[in-house]
This record gives sequence, C-alpha cells and structure tokens, in this order.
Amino acid sequence: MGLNIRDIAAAAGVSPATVSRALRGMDNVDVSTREHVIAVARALDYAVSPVASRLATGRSGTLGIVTPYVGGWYFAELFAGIEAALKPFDLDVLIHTTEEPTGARPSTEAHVRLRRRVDAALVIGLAPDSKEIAGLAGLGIPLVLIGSQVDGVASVSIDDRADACRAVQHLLDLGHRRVGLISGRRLPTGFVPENDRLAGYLDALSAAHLAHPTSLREVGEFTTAGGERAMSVLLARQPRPTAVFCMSDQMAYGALRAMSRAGVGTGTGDGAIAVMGFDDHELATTFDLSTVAQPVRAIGALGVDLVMEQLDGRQPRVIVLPTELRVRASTQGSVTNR
Amino acid sequence: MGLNIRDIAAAAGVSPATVSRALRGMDNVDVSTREHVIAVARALDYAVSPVASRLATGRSGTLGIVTPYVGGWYFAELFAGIEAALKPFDLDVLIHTTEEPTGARPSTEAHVRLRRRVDAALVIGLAPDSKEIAGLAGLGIPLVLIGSQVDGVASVSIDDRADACRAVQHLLDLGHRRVGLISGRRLPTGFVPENDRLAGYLDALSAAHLAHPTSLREVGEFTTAGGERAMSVLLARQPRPTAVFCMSDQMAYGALRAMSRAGVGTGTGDGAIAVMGFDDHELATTFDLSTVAQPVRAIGALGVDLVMEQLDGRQPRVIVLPTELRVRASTQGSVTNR
DNA sequence: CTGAAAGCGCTTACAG
DNA sequence: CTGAAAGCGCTTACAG
Repeated sequence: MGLNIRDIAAAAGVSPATVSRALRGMDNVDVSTREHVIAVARALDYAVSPVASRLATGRSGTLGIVTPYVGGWYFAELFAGIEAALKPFDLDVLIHTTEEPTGARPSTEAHVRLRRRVDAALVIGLAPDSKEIAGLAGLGIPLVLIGSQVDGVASVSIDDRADACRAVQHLLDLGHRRVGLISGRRLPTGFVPENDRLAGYLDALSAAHLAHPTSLREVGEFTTAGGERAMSVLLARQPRPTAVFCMSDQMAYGALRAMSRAGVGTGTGDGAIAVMGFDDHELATTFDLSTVAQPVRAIGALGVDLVMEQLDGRQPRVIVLPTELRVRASTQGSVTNR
Repeated sequence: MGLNIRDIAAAAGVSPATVSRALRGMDNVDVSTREHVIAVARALDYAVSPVASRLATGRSGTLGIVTPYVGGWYFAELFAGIEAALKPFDLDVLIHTTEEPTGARPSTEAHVRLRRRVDAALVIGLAPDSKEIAGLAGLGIPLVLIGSQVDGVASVSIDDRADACRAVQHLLDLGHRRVGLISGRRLPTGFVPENDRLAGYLDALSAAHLAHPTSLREVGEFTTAGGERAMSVLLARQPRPTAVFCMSDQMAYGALRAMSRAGVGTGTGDGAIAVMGFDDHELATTFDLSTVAQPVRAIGALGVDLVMEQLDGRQPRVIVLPTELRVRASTQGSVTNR
C-alpha cells in the first residue's frame, strides 16, 4: 500500500540504488542479487511510483494525443489502433481535444497542456499552418502528424486529394457529368483531409473539363443526419446531380436515406443517383455503398511506430498509405429505390 | 523551456513557497504579491511540473478508466461524455483495457497498472464478482462502476434487465410468440449488461408462459457482420422466429441486411420478421429500427460527477437511468423487403 | 557489482 | 503574509 524503495532495500538487505537497478533489469547487478530483490519486491507487493521515476528521470512516460474531437467512428478506430500498438510499451496516453463543445470557454492550448507532461505527441488532422502545430513544435518533443504533412515532421496519412480524385473519376468513368459533393464542414476548414478531398474532387472535374458550380455542393457535418439534409437539398436543385461524392460513409448513409425517402433510385438506373462514400466504414457493405477504403487502425498503429522510432533517436519518417476503391451497388448496381 | 519554481522565485524576488502559493491562488498571500508573481510567471512562460506537484502532494491528478475494450460505438460515446464532463477539472485520464487482443500475452492487471497512478477510477461493464473489481476495490480509491452494481460502490447504469424485458414485451404485445435473440457473446459473459439483457428476455417470455428454446438464440459478437450471420442462422431454423430481439442496434443492422438478402420483410407483414434493437445508435432512424434508447453520453458524464463527489468526500451514490422505447417500422411497419 | 549522496521540482507544516 | 527546511520516492553519476 505505501511501501517505497527503501522498504524493499531494507527487506532485501541491499541499498535503494541496487533495488532500483534490479527492478529495472539493468545488467550491472549480480544475477543472484537481482533475483533476490525481485522476489522480495513481489512478496511485498511493491509497485514503483511512476511519478517519482518521472521526476527523477525527466521522462514522463506519456504520449500525448491532440485531436480536434473525441467520439465518432474515425477517432474510435484510430484510438483502437493506437492503444493496441502501445500495449507493449508501457506508455500512458494523455488526450487533449482542441475543439470546444459549443458554448464552452476556450480551454488551455494544446502545447501548454502537454508541456512537461508528455514525451511525444500524436497530432490528428491539424492544419500544417495552424497555431496549434506551431505551439506543439515549440515543445521540442517528437511529433507525429496524422492526416497532414509538414516538412521535417513525421506523419502518416493517406493521399486524400488523389484518393478523392480517384473516387470522383470512378463516377466520371460511369458517364456522370454532374457530380455533387457532400462535405463535412463549410470549406476550407482547419481539418486538413477535408480540404484535400475538396481539391481532389475539383481536380477530377477540371481534368474532364466539367463545370463545378458550388450549387452542387452541400455541407453534411460528417453525420448521417447531416448527410440526409444535404442530399435533400441537392435533390431539390435543378438540374440535379446524377452522382454525389460524400466525404464520409456516414454522410453517404444519410444521403441514401434521403433518396430512398424521395423515391430516388441508387446506382445506374434511370433517374437514379450514384453515391460514393469515403472510409469503408463497417456498415458500407450493409448499405452496398461504393467507397474509398482507408486503413484507419493501421494509421493509428503506424503513428505509434513513428513515435517510438523518434524516441529511439531515429529520424522522422513520412508514411503515405494507399487506399482502395471498393465498388458496390450504390454506383454500379441498378437497385431501384434501394 | 526548463524554468523551475526557483527561477520564478528569483525573478519575482520572493521565495519558492510564495510562488507555489500564489500560482495556486491560495488566499494566504498578499494580493499584490500574488499578482506580481503571476505576472512574472506568465512573462517567463512558466508552467509548473505536474510530476513534481504530484510527488509532493501524493495526488496523481489522474482518473483511471478501466474498460473491456476500446473502439466501437458504445465506448466512443461514453468516452466523449466523460471527456466533456472532465473539461472543467484539469484531470488527466488513464485508460486501461482489460481485454487482450487475441493472441497477446496477458498484460498487467488493472489494479497493478492503476496503483499510484490514479486518484479514482471509472470501471466499465465489469462483473461485480470479477477479480478485476476485487483488485480495484483493494486500491482504496473512489470507484465508479458503469453498467454494473456492487453494494457500497457508486455506479451509474440503466436497468438492462427491465429494459430488455420491455423490448421483448413490445414484441409480445404485437402478437409474436416465437421471439428470437441475438446476443453479443456466448452467454453468460464477463460483460454484465449482456447477461442482464438475457435475463430480461427470459423474464418477458416466461411471464407470457412461452417457451424459450436455445435454438432461438444466436451470437452476433456485437458487430453488424456478426448480426448478419446470426440472423442467417435463425432464418434457417424451423420454425423460424417471427420476431428477433438484438442486444445492440449494430447487430440489428446486420440482421436486417440478412433478411433483405433473403427476401424476408420487416415489421408486421406476412412472413415478415419484427426486429428490435438496443441502444438507439445514430443510424437507428436510418434503418427504421425499433429500439431501446439509452443515454450513453449522459452516463459517462454522470460517472464523472460521481467521481468528483467522492473526491470531495461525499458518499458513493447509485444512479439508474431510465431508457425509452422507440417504436419504428422494423416492428410496427409493413415494409416488404425493406 | 554495490552504495552514499545529490538531485529531480514541487508542497507544506513550522516558525516568525 | 512570508520564508527556510524537510520531504515526496525515485534515479544516476561518482567512487570504490
């Protein structure tokens, strides 16, 4: 309950220094001494005080995670990947959310909160030029960006722009000429992948010399309900889009729902609208939704790898993961009214 | 970057003790002294070392969260509620997952991991008689259980048994006599709410003097894919259930998908199967799924309240939240093949 | 291989 | 209201 290293030292008949060395498995301890100390420590159910070690060593044993929000599919997946990858390392995690619940007073800045608390930080989706990134860089600890890139900083991401372009290209290949867009927020935002996906959408249309009026774009808030609202608006536009690219699968589900309610078919049928998502969320197959599959858990795990590498003194690396186009009935099929 | 309290003391022309008092807003400091110290600290961009304070005070400033797993809708919602409620308190969070990724060697036990690291713990879904709970109780810190109850320990949960019973009762009220069940794991499990929901299912059937053969039950692993598999099996049974209660909405989505594939209608139509979920997940309306709505974010926030209460020296409280039956087309409607 | 001692950066009785 | 001093529980050169 309240044993400290001196108690163990006394019980084992050695000095606290030796206990410290033995318990951490250092090799400059006689084997028999080490085993004896370990046995005594276990018998007494001793646990070192992480706080004391941290103060003594100057290492916090903690990884900071800076994220715009918590909750939602993407974060949950990412975090699951991070947690799993962290298991072998006995590192604690400290999560800092940058986005305020609406109406809340602004809380501590990320770098102030993390200072002296973390040995490294995983930074999710923040813009390269944001002041958060600048502040964090000033901390002088290893940083790993997820979903954005900055020169000289480690990062793991997908190529949102190219991937979105490919998704829209798929719709163009099917013959569509009026391709709508359902984005998360009103663009541009502080969330990088979203801006990049917009750029990719525009790339594809421009390359095909197609118009891309803003009347084809609606905001879906990254929620299913928002996607439903957005699609309802698009359905009322004249002329209607014949295909819609949604920046997330969850918004696409809502879009499909709006179409179903309006009696509008999905895929290639007459008067139908082809719907394309992004993520390959676990329900994409259930909705028969064509989408771009991104390996979110792997991204989280790789982020941890890059952190550990830098903590080991290696150079920051940049990883860009490939995605995969998954074509399903929402673009290819001829399901009438789902 | 590396300033400590003595640097500030020197710069402000006072002692470290006074700096400490001033910065923490203690009232036994002259107002002008305090303001001066605060100004100097700010000018020098000083941040106290949490680790040093923790060692000196014996308080970790950290809340432990013990959970069987991370990821998935329930945990993400709960965690979002916890995070939001924690914002005003400057408490760090330390997450410990008890369930191993399959194949991993067992990691440290929860109470060993949390010992000396947290001031209190929020424990999610663990069985009252589990050894984890026993170990955590031995830590002598305030505990708040989420989703289970133990005498003398604070907790916040819903009444899973009664709520499941009500859900099944709804199906019985519609005239169903063969009501199937899709559970998460093979029951009984270490996850309390699940066992309670089974009990509630049996309660309703027993009260109506109906048989409840195990052939009406299948395991859906709490995933959409699992729910789809489970329903496929149930569809092949003779006689088929005419209604199915799923322990989570996500499994219900899979079940609906399996029915749609098999050409089986939903709701009250001829040869149709009524499907009932549990959660009121964000897509439940999209699927027109009848379900039991539980306020997951509120549960997380209340868990934090109960923690703070105990940290303030108040007695542990037990909170049981009401749920709400949401009837939609999956039980009442007559949608043929969705 | 082992130990005595200093130090990590705070907080808190205690004395004034 | 303020300060000197001890202490929180470790780790780590340094010396042997």
